[in-house]
Amino acid sequence: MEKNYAPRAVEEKWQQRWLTEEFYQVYSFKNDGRPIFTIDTPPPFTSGELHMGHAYWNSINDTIARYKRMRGYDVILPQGWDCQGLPTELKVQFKWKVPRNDRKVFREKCAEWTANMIKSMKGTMIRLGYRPDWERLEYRTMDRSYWKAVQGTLLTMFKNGLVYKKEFPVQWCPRCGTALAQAEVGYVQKKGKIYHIKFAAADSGGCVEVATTRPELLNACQALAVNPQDGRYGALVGKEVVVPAFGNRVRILADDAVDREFGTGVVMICTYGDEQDIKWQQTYRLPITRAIDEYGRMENAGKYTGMKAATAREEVVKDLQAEGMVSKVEEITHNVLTHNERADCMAPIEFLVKDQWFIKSKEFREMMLADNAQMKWTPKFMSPRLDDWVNSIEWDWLISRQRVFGTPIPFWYCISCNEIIPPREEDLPVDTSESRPPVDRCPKCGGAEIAGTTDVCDCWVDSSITPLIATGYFTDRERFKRAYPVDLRQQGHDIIRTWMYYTTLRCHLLTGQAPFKGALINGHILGPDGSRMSKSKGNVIDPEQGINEYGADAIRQALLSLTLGSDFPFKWEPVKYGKGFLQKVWSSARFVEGFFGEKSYQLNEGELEDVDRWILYRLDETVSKVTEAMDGYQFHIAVDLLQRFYWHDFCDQYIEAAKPRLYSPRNAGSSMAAKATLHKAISTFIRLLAPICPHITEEIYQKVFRDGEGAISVHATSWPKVEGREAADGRAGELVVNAIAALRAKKVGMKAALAAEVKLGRVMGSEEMLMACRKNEWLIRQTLHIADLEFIAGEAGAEIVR
RNA sequence: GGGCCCGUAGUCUAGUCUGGUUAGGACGUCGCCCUCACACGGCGAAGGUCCCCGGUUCAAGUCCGGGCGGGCCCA
Repeated sequence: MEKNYAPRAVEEKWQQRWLTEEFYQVYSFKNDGRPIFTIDTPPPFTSGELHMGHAYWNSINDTIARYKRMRGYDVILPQGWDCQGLPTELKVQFKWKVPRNDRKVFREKCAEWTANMIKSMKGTMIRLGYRPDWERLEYRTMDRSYWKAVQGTLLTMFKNGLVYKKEFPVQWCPRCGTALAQAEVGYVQKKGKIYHIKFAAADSGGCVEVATTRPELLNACQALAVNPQDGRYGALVGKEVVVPAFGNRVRILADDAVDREFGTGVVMICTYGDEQDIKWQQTYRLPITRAIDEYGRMENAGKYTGMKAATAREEVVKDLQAEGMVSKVEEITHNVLTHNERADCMAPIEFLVKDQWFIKSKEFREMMLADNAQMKWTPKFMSPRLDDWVNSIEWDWLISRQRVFGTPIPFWYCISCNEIIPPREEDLPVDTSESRPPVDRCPKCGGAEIAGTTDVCDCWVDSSITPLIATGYFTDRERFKRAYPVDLRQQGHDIIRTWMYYTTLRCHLLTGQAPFKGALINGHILGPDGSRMSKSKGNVIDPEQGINEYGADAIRQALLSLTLGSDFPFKWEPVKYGKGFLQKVWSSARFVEGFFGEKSYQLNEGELEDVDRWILYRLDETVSKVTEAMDGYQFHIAVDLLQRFYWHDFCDQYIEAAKPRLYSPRNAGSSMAAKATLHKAISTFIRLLAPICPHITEEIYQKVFRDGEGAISVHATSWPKVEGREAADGRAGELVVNAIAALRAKKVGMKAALAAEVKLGRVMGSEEMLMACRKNEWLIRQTLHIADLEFIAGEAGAEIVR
């Protein structure tokens, strides 16, 4: 063994060997009848870069998988890729200059782009030591087989009345040119202006002032509203006013939802200015005027038609000011609904009426709450986030996207009667934008004009079936029966409202049963400055950089020492410490290995000395506590326990105290007992550390233990069992070790080299302690190179006399 | 504005559910030591109003109430 541990060479060696056929048996899902443990994670979007956040959750689920394998489970650890997204289309369109109009070519180019991105991300995953069952359980949402699965489930859901097409006001991103789901939009604080605009009363000389941030929507103004409790406006309810600039007359309504404190207390109700407008339109059956088109330009707006909304706003205000209809303009900070999930777009969204596809979701509120109640969350406090989201759902799930690179929505429809025409099961996958429908005429009205949907599915339609993919729902129903629901869903807290929600909904509707037994929720790794990592801020930490410098095991150790669920600014210090620990493990194994003459050692309880019984008790205690921590996914506790045990008890105390028995043994039995104890401790310890630091433990296993133990890999060995050693067994050894530590501190304090001979040592302590020390006097003297020892009853302490 | 969660030394964290000796550990910092596995090491030291204020109790980091600060989600 080399003096210095070289993580890079060792890690790369094992990463490559783990990918060979010989080692595949360790990582394959065998379906051999043992209990199955399934881990499902949201497939990462194929951006091409594996960031520290990915590295974090890869470390978590790889560690769980390795642990569960050692516990005897037949582990299903798939790795998927969420291929289809707007960012890819934009890259191919603008970086590769491929036009979208030839859908076939455009798709091929997107697929090519995506394959490159996957290659890069997969490379980093492998360099982290991440080892899912690539061979059989890797999936890509852009593959035809995946399309078939997605479309098959949509067909089933359609037959069950859960999929429908409808004209509906949808949240539309004018910049990206597509509809968005509720989960893809959010409120962002922006600075803007609020305009106080006068509406003249229709039949008297008075006027009413309305405060609005969107005067360009005046053409779609269908009514004004005041709060019925608002004394200022009671007399106006039911009266008509004239819409400035456009001249049409609208009524004044009274509605509780009007905020009396906002603006003037009078609001204008436009066709789909915001979510409240949609509710009011439906409640009061107001007329609909399309005000904005797909590109964010004005429609039905007289001379403003064709202008961008922002331009129209300025023009309208200018014209109104000329007429003296604007009484006040104020700067305000308000919340604007923007496209902010999975995209850096951040454009304000508009509500447009479009033909769109939906999956029924809001009626399953009770089902979702019940499913959540059964799920075991780690940490527990994350659970209410799903409830909160379920309780706030107001629209059904909008699944259609007006894009090209995605799973086609597999339905045709009749142009004359709008009847939906599904594909035949055996024809899947289908691309409805180019292939023929299964019928020539509409089965309902006999119409001959049948159109295929050109929309594709949103990304969650693809990725909300991953528990079904993992458990073999589409390919192996026997496996599915045993593996579903999956044991663990591991994901970040930011996507509870999206992935967790959609996946639970979809899988339950398809299988009749919630998909997850447990959920493990991790926080975010932030930039060192405490804010979200982003290229524009320049605070991105590249996992490859850390792997090169400190090794994957060091990074894994550092990431796993964080508490689950909280966000953390990334710091290098714990990674450096992790590397230091690996060196410690390495040096100690190297040192001890030099004394091993046998392939294996049998512990002979009768020959054990006090210090042996102490370290074996501590080892057993560590096994017990680490097992408990791993079972509860408390990795930070496990890491802490392992580091403390190994570094401070095993290396600092036990190995030091074992040296005399190795260098200058009094008898063969004592030496043998020490070697057997060292052998057992290291062998057990590297197995405990193996799930967290898979590379160094493998290297040590192969070099020191494989010949004696026989398993192909440390990752193929079984998890250490608790032996039930009693604290009392280790008591005497602990007292001896404490005495040695106290004497050593004194010696170091005198600036004496540890190997320097000193005349006299004094140990003060309880009768129990002195008894233990007298019994182990030889060991204490030899360890510290002390000629004589005195034992004095009294308060614990130590002295050295040169 | 509403809901949920978090708040222990510069940093990470144990302990909080099941109240009880001077709040445990680690990183980092500082000092001493190149001691025969390891200077990616050893020994030692400093560093805490357990966010604040009340209450319950013989006793509160731990339970209760109110506040403050931060995060996430929703409006």
